[in-house]
Amino acid sequence: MITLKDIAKEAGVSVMTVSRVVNMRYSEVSEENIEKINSIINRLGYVPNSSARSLSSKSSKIISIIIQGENNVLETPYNATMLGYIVQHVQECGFNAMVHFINEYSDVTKHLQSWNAEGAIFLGTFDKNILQIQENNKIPLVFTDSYSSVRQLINIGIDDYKGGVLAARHFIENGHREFAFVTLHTSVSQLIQQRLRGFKDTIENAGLSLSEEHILEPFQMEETIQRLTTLKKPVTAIFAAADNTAIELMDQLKKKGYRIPEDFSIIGFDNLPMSRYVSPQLTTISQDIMKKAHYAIDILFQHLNDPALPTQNIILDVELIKRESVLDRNTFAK
Amino acid sequence: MITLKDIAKEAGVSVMTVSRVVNMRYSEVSEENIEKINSIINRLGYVPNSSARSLSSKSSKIISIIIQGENNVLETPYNATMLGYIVQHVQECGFNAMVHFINEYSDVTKHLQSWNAEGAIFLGTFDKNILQIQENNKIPLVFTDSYSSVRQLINIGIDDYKGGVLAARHFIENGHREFAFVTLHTSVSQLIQQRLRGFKDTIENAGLSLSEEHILEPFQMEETIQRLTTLKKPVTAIFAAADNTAIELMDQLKKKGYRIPEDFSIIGFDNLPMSRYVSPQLTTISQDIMKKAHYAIDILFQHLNDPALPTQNIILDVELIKRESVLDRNTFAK
DNA sequence: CTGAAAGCGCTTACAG
DNA sequence: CTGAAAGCGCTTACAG
Repeated sequence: MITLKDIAKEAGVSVMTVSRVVNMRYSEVSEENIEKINSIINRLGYVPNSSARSLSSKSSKIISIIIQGENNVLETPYNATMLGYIVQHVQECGFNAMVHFINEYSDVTKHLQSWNAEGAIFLGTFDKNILQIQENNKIPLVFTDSYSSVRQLINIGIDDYKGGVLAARHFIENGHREFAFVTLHTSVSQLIQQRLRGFKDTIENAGLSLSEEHILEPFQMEETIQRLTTLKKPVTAIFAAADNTAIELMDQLKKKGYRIPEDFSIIGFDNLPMSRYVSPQLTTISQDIMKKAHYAIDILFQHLNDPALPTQNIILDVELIKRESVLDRNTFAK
Repeated sequence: MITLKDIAKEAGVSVMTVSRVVNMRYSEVSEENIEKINSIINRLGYVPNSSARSLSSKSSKIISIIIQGENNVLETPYNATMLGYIVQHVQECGFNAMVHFINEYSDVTKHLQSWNAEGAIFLGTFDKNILQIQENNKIPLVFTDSYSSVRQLINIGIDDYKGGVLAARHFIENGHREFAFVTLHTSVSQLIQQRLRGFKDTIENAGLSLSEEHILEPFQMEETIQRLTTLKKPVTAIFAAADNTAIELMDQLKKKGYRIPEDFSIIGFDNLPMSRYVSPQLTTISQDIMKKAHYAIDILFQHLNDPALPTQNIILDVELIKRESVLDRNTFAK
């Protein structure tokens, strides 16, 4: 391993002069030395030791990306896409991305402090522990999709409630009167609750109803199907809390011989690329994942540069993408 | 920040004794001190500083995961899934995962050396630079899907050639006689070439042929469609080098009014979860991504524990998954 | 079983 | 413009 000392000896100067050149503090070094030292650095392939730098300067250049969950969290396309944009952007800013999949709150602080991360971005639900995490880690912490009531909170979210509203409205406009809401058991978070609330409120404001037994969050998709197809009041319109769920639901309903959208109309959430390729193409609520990722990083760096900046909770808009999975019952034979 | 020194002072011992406890070298410390020190560590929430540890012990506990590409590399489900399994497994082994998206060879060494990574796993094509990378980084380096001729190489690959063979054989058995091969322009790698070769060889061994103009790797999917539908000898069987490509191809063909599999039969590669949900369900060549990821990590740690271990090139099997996107022309009206 | 000393590779803060 | 000294938080290697 080549060190500052090696370069210094070769150049006949002190390590400080080399350090200045490495850190491009050119105004503090003679042109002659800058040139000489840079050429030696290139010839020897010197790479600064980040650990040493981090230890002495208290600046690690590490951004931690903390994702809730442990198993296959990147099989969820939403997480994979977010992570992809974030890592890319972090690199472009000259920082390093360290990725942690985490279930237990205490691990968060451990990882952050262990590497002296300068900031962190959270994907998933950490609401219950946000205060403690903030308490223990005095660095910029950017949460996503949080519904925590903590006042001082940097968060990038989307208008989940409006997503539910848009879905309900679209169903109602198309003549649907009996609704269901489907989510995975594992994803019972505020985020999902908001989508449900927007959906339910809109239905009720229209003088219709979404009863408890039409809200399905069982362990197995099979159980969902079973219940969905045997409800006392048959349902025609299903709002799934995520495209993933919608697509699997659609697949299994089709396998049982049901037609989409004739027997069941479905709306998803996320507008994943995949939703365009299934058949029928999935009508869904879209969120701009790239924008969300970029905002997250940009705000993180703003706070890195100015710790006095007030926190901000940014809510991005959502949009209904009409495709083929919702039947218009107004024109359809009654 | 709490340091060893703080704990030592509180316990009335030297930092060495605390260090021994932190590193669980319990046989070297009195039971009384172990207990006292551990309770102080818990009370104060001490977290060891990994940079300091890395600097003094030359052991960083960092595994770098290097993914070729810069833009949206995790939008490719294969990459996302591999990365997910790898990060999870790395964590379970008590190491930290640092993720780098990289285009230029020189960045590899820079990142590896900068953080003193103890090992690295590569996703994507680095064949041209493997020798240089190995030369500059004397740590265990695990490549995936490499076709490099470097003899000393740790690699986990799959039998791409066989994948091509299986696809061709399936088409031929189902009465197809005119074939095409489709890949994205960006993915012209040995990996893809092997899939093509297996496909082409099998076709030719059956006394049929795959001419140059039936091998399509244009920039835009639209151009592919255009050429595919205007070939002098009309094609009925298309082998796409990846499920991604197959699914997009299928989508666009359907939009133009072609029927799958009646007008065009299609086979993909990877067996992504998505391939089950499209309509018709995609017949594809499957590879076991989880197994691949686990092998990669396991071999990495074996070499970490015993640097003298010989390198190994592990090739996993592939399998044809028959679904609905291939028409049996033997029974179909001729 | 315990600890004092030296050092990992760098930067900060200061003196000149 | 340059450099000697001290220190970041830990571990290694040694002495007792």
